[in-house]
Amino acid sequence: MAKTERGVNVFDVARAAGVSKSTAARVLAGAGSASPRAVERVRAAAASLGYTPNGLAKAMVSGETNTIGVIVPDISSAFFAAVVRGITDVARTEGFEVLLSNTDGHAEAEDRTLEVFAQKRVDGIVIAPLNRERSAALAQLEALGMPLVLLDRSSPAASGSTLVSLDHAAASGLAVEHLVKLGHERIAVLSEAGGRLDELLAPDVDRSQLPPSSLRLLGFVDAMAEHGLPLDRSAVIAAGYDREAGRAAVRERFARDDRPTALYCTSELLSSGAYEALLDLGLRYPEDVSFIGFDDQEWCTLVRPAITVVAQPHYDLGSATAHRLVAAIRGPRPDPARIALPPTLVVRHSTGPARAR
Amino acid sequence: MAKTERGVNVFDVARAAGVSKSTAARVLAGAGSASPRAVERVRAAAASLGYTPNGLAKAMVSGETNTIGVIVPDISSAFFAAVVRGITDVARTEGFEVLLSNTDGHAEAEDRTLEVFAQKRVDGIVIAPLNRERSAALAQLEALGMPLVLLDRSSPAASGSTLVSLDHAAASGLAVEHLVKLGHERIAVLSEAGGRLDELLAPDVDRSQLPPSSLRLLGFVDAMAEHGLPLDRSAVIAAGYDREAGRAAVRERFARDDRPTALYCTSELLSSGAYEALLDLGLRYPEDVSFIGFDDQEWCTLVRPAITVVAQPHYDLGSATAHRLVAAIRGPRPDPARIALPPTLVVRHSTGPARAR
DNA sequence: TTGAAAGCGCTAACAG
DNA sequence: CTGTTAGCGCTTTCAA
Repeated sequence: MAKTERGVNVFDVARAAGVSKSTAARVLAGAGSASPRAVERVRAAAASLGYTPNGLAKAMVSGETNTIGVIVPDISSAFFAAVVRGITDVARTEGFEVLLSNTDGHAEAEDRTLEVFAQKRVDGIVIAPLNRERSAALAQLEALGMPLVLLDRSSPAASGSTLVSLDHAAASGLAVEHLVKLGHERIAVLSEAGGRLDELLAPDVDRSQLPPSSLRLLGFVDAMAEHGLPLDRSAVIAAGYDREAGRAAVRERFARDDRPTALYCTSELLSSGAYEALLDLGLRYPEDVSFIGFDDQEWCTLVRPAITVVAQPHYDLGSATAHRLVAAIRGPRPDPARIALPPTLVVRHSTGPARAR
Repeated sequence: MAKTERGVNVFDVARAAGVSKSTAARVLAGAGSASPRAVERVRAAAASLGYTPNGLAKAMVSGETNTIGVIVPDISSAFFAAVVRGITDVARTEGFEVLLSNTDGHAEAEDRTLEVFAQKRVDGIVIAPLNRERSAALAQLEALGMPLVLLDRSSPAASGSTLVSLDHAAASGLAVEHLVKLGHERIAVLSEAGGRLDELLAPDVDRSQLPPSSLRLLGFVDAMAEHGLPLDRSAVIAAGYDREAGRAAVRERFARDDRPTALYCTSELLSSGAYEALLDLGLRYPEDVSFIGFDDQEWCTLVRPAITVVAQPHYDLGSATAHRLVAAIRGPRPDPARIALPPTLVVRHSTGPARAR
């Protein structure tokens, strides 16, 4: 409220009702006992005075703000917008409000937000953390006992907290399986992590600390192996993290003569870029190339033929995250867990049988 | 913070630094004077103890929470996701955090949120209000002096607050002008308000209280008149508020023989539905019908031919709203204003010259 | 420059 | 059942 007016408080209500402050407080809080008459008078006084309890004062004594903080890279991305919706919905039914913050991938913004949330005494935090080695702010918060749930990606700084994410590897498994069943053997992957394939394949990598893009790529590699298919390095296409980069990379690769018969894209942005490349090249799908996009975006249902995609359970990701956080806030500190939600394959018309070239 | 640990407070810091509570408070707040030596000791103590100021206590005495509340129908819609991004960005640079809430069109949820935000003592509220006659909660908040800014649509309950919205009428003007220049005369509109055209055309309607859908439709009607074109009632297509409704309505209308040569859609959802209808009907665009979508969505750039659209300045809508709110919070109560941001016409390839039939 | 003390609005004992 | 009394952690006079 603006600091203009003083606002009416319990004492004002008590006076108007002709009872003591504590009696008024008791009926207002609905706790403790009070005579029917007192209850009625206090209620009436509160109503006529337009009393609005001061949550700050309440929070100060109870130690609970009934607020959770949510930190994402960018709420305007379709993915996070949907996930946050899931979070806010369960937060509401569980009695929490949500404080939202975007980091845009800036460590500084993430740290600052963590600090502000701590000062605001949120009851818990959901964070889609930046991918970095050290995050003192995050580690400290966890050490202090702040309930935390990691969203979509892990963080070495919060290894004691639960991670809720998509089963990234399974997503790639679904795509590969589908293509293999259609008879494809020369399958290309478009991945942001494409350029780091060798590092990722090193024997000592700890997969639990890898970002989504890497996990999806490794999932692809594993799936190919499971199906007994050779990994053609020229079929793993590396691209930066945006639509234009995906477009350029695919255009370059698919313009060559030894073009693969199928393409699987490992992220939403890369999918649309790759699709544009197909258009640029005048390649027909599924005839010339079978195409699998990542994430069921609106455009996938509007282009013709419609696009086959690996869909993520956005909303569920959010609700599972929030449920987990609420449990952590209410109960004793839970053991860290890794909850990986299953992706779904939505078969439409951009994938078809492999044909002899 | 979890109510587990007591947390260190100013007093703890003061003791560790060997000064009084008020001296410590002064240096921590950076206000008032203190000897260099005291400053140093307090700072050191705070750092080593891991002191995190309690924002609740601070807010209680200052009366400012540095938090604003944002209430939208659905954060997972591309429109609001982008607008909220704009809001959070300026909120951050101005030193505010944002509390987010979805109403899903439920009055009950809106009222409840307003109440909770008031209890949490947010400094101001941005609300995309529900379209209803009375909203006691909103009216009361405004009367109490809560800084308020209406987003995208007006509310009779908050007539004293500023409204920041798209210039809905101008959006339709842009579309009509473009089509007229291409020689179209038989232009169809797809509108959620289509069924209420007569009411809207009544002489006594107060346009300032109309929802976006109605304003866009009236903007279309006015623009047609300005260009001296007759309003063909069979060319105003009414549809419910979702993609499927738009699809069905357009399919029905464009299957008839007297089909218009152009179609202008007045909302994002209706646009994709209408587009599907064109596909269903096997109509080619722009040859068979020129098509203008509302809101520059991703699919509009991925289908071929790409879609000409009336684009809304999502982000700017958000940032303008937030700036306005911050001004209202900081300064004296500003006069209510109506800020209508201009739409833009993005010409692509779904519109072409009208041809004789 | 520094300390003591009085609240901000509410909850939670603890006596009557 | 009801009133009195302490705080929660911080800012802010007001003296010293």
